[in-house]
Amino acid sequence: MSRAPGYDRIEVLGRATEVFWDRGYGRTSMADIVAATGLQPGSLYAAFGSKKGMFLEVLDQYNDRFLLRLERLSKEPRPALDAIESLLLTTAEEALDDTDQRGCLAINALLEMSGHEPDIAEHLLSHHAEVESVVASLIEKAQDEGDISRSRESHTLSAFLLNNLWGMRVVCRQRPDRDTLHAIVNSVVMALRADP
Amino acid sequence: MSRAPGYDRIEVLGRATEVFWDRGYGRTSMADIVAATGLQPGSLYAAFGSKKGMFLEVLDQYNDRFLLRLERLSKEPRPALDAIESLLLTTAEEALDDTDQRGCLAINALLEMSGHEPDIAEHLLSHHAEVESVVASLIEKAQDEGDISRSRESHTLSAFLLNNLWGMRVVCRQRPDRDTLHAIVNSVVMALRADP
DNA sequence: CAGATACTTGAATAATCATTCAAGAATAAG
DNA sequence: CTTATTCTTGAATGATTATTCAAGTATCTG
Repeated sequence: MSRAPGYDRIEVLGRATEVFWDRGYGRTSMADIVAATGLQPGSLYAAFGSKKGMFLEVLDQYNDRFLLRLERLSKEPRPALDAIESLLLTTAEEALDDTDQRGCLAINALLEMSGHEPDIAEHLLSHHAEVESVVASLIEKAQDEGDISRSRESHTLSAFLLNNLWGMRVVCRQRPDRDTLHAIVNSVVMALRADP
Repeated sequence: MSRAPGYDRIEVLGRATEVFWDRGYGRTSMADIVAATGLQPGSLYAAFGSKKGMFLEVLDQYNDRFLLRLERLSKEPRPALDAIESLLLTTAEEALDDTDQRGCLAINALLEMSGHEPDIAEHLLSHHAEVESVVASLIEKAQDEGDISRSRESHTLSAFLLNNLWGMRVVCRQRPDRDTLHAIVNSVVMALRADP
């Protein structure tokens, strides 16, 4: 009774992600997206409604993937503090591999748009809350395992940990060297381990 | 032999700063700047060459002021670790006062533009190096005063401290509460003080 | 094959943008 | 006052933008 779309929605979003990530939301024109996805404006508007609607979906996909990574990490059998250190080290390595200086799509969007696009701000805020919650439970696990003191609340330490994660995703725009990033990771892990 | 400009350059830059800070570089139109400064396009172009030239000057003024604040802080007679804590607390308070969610002009510019505007990236990079150097010497002072252990290099700790400063300037876009921010400040100061 | 439905195309639209420039106005020097 | 110089004005320019839509095309059902 009808004709099926000739593209895969996930893949189209993936290609759009690359352009938005490279250029930011504002600098990305619909013509860029047409070029990157191979779809014409009409198809894009039929599928996503608007440029912002498309970006919102791109952002959600990006955030879901990060959250999934976090959840997998927290289910690994190894000590939770090791998982935390690995999360920080991976972030450091990503910063070093990021030769195009694209940073983090979500944080780029937060700074570029959240003050002017309430729905974007809302999506980012709720994503942040989910991330905070997973990290807090990871810290509680490390507390159970005796690697982190119980003298500080898990949400306190989670805020501190995430503050450093976001910090690294800013610093990565300045071409930091490996030693600097590892020194940061080291300081954070030591601070978590410290027992005052 | 000629006619003097009818405006004060510093004040014009100040008004332009507000618009760029509110709206970001990309969303700010020359019409916005005309409205904010009261100058016509011709005068603006005669004075600053281009929108980007104007922004570069705005950014330098903003960065110079932050650096000046840092230098004053490091010359105060009180213990250097107190000064560091006060820097962090002030940043936390600024984040709480930032009801318009404007964040930090320099970091906004870093994420919005540095990948696409080499001269902006250059200005930000050299500013960052200056800041890093002042903070490192502040940490050395605290080490001299016995408040921070010498077992870690001042540049290591400076990178860690600044990572948290930039982190707070990201987090402030998410309407954090006072407790969270103070918990972060606390963790950072404790981590600096810790003597492993 | 017929008909209905939905997808695809790409040129057209209307708005917005940074920048230019010619004409007019003010000021300093002589 | 005259003249040279610079500042100011604001409409015009040409480029770029997100979005629309009418026409054409493919696919599924029966």
